[in-house]
Amino acid sequence: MSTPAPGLREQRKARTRKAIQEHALRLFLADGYDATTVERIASAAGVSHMTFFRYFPSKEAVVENDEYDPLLIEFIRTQPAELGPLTALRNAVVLGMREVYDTDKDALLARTRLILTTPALRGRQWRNGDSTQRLFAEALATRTGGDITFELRVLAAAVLGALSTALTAWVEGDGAEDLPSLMERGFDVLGHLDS
Amino acid sequence: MSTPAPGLREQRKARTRKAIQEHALRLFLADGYDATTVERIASAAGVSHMTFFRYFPSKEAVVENDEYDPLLIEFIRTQPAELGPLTALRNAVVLGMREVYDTDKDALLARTRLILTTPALRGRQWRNGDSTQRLFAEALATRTGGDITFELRVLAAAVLGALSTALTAWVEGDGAEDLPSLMERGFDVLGHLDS
DNA sequence: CTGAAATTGTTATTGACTACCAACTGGTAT
DNA sequence: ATACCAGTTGGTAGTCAATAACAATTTCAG
Repeated sequence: MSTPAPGLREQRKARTRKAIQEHALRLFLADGYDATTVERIASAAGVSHMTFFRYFPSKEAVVENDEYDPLLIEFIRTQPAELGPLTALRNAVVLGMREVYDTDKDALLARTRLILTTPALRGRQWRNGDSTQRLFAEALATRTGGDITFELRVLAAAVLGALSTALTAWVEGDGAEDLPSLMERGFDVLGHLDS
Repeated sequence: MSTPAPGLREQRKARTRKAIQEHALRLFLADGYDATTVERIASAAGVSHMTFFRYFPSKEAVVENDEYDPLLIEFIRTQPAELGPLTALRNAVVLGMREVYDTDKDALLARTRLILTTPALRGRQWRNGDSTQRLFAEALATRTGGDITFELRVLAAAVLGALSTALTAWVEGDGAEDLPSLMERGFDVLGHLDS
């Protein structure tokens, strides 16, 4: 179902999609986000601007990466039920991030820097954070068979705040520090917010 | 300096600015954000669309409200130094919010609902949250004469997450619950994130 | 091989936003 | 009062993101 028979059609579509995304990233990093027009990206990828918008709903969307969320959700669900929600979330995040980080570090740094330094993309990212918060709260709730409570939503939002702070600090330090460690530090802070 | 001699010119400018903002809000609430063009707002306010952009950098910006931040910063700074940062922030936020809430509740609800239900505005709001986080961290740091640390930044981000969750829940309940109380509940959750 | 469906390109349109220039208005010096 | 100057405004034209309509092309199924 996730792979609906890889006919010639699907292969071409996948190739086109990847081409658009790669050329877009390359041009954004080279010339800047605002200075790169959709028309330019499309022609670099060998398609028309109409086709661009058939593959991505907006210019901003081409930078997004939805791969992480499903992986994280799975990690959250499989955490032992006796763990508290913060610990479960911490384990899942560190687990997932370590994997991405070790294989994709440079690309992740470039992409994150691009997002954080481009106002339009920063807004978009946070807008996604909103749905990520919902996903986190939901995963935490189903893990213990409970409902999504106000408390879980606040926890998910706080964790996202900590994670985005870690990402920001990581980029500010030009990727010199270990990102998963920064995130663990963020979780540590959340665990001692009693003063 | 904040009032550069109220000559006729300044008065006119202030009046024009307010007229644009009020007509914009009215039209947004009546017809929806996307269905309202800048041209329409401008003509309703009796100016050209060029003048609109001379007063506001974008269509989104006309919905913003920068009044709260300086007030909050002041409240944070004047909290007793012996309080922990979370408590200081809590007191300041509840103090400031109570004041706004008791005088502007209906307008606040309408405006917040508009922002939360309009994707473009939601993104914008979070983009501001980024600078608000910096302001919070800075205010907390100067309060005790210290530097802006990673810990303070995480704390500020977590608080903003809790506050936005409270706002969201408040709008979801159509303003039936007491917003400051919801925010206090959010702070309570943050104070017990040890599990 | 032929027809149905999906994919794409061309063209045109809307709307946010900017640049440029000409007209006007409030404040100021004479 | 007059004339001058700076700040404010509007009109026009332009760019760019995003959408719609239609025609041409290509893939797949029978």
